[in-house]
Amino acid sequence: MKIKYNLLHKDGNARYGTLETNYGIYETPMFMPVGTQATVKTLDPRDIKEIGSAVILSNTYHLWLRPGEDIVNKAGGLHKFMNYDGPILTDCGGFQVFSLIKNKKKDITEEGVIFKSHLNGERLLLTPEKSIQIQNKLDSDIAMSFDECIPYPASYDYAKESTERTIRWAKRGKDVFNNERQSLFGIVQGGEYEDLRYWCAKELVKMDFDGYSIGGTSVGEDKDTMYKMVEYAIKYLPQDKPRYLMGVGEPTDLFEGVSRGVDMFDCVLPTRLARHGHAFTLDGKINLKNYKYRADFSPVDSECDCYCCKNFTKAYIRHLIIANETLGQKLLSIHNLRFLIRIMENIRVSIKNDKFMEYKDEFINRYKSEK
RNA sequence: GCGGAUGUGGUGAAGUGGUUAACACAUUGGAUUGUGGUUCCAACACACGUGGGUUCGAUUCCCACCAUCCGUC
Repeated sequence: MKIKYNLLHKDGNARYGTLETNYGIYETPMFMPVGTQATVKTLDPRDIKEIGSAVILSNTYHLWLRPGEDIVNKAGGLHKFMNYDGPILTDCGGFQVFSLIKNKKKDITEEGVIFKSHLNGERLLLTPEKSIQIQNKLDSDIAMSFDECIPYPASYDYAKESTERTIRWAKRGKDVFNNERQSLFGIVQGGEYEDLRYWCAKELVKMDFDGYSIGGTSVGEDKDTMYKMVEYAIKYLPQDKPRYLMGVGEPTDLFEGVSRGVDMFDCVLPTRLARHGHAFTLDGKINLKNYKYRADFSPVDSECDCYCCKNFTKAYIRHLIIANETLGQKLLSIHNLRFLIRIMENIRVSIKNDKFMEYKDEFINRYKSEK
């Protein structure tokens, strides 16, 4: 089935709703953990369920190169391959490919993008059609259109040229799309320019996607610019479809996104920070590697209900991280993901009670206070 | 006992007769936003075995001693 979004309540621009998927109905706004290579690094499906996660991400580019979409298809699709029975969204691979190109003018063509594999240096071409066909085979629940993530800063002329191409690519991808059980999202680009965001959103909406995402953010721009990009794009998106802000996941950004009408977020930050020894807490981010935690036998976050915080101490986690033991990475990944997912749970309750802005202010004031 | 080799920060390891003695690891702090899990940046360090000698000047050259390692009786 195609996913179905139900808008159930609004508090300002913040939206509370549900997302009906092949694998159950989930509430939004939601945070989606990233599992690029068909695994949320260090976690298994039981861990993912336990932290209250719904949708997880995987990546077209990585699975295309290894093990190859045909292998995954033969396994019975991504869910069976990785033994995950929740919804999966696949990113189109554009973001990864664009980080590998050498010469923007030469390697980005109307047909697609030429780049070198990070695995063996092989020259490859990824096109909008190819990206969609791979995703069709992976059989994720939500596929993403192939887009160009415009770097920041970008000139108006370049942003315009690139956005026009992204729109053409979206159409081409949609034309070859062929999987009844899968949904397809369009990606709004346009850089920091309001008219381009508007125009891109309008063109994509005409094509009638199952959902819309806002791309080209968190690429080095300052926060105010990022929030503006979101505002510019979201204004023109339909109320009855989900909005997904790609790559955004700092706790405060989740609040800023929700307050502007975003329903879905994903980010590598919680798991990457975890692997490097950092943890989210209500008082800000902490670095467990710091000397001062060597004999601190309190939990990472005493107000957290996750497996890590209920059973282990800072001193122990610090030891594991410094000793490069994978259990440390795993426990902090569990905590950081649970932290964001719990924020989203609280946000949903606050929206339903028309108290979102109060919760937002309370959270942000405290989070920043000890940073 | 005899012969040989080596002694440079917590560890490993460059190097020089002359202003602030590399570098790496470790340690400490920071970074990280549609993931290249082992990444990047920065800081720190009572370091030239001990005692003499040569020299304007010695970590560097010479002697003795000490320590460690190897070989040998």
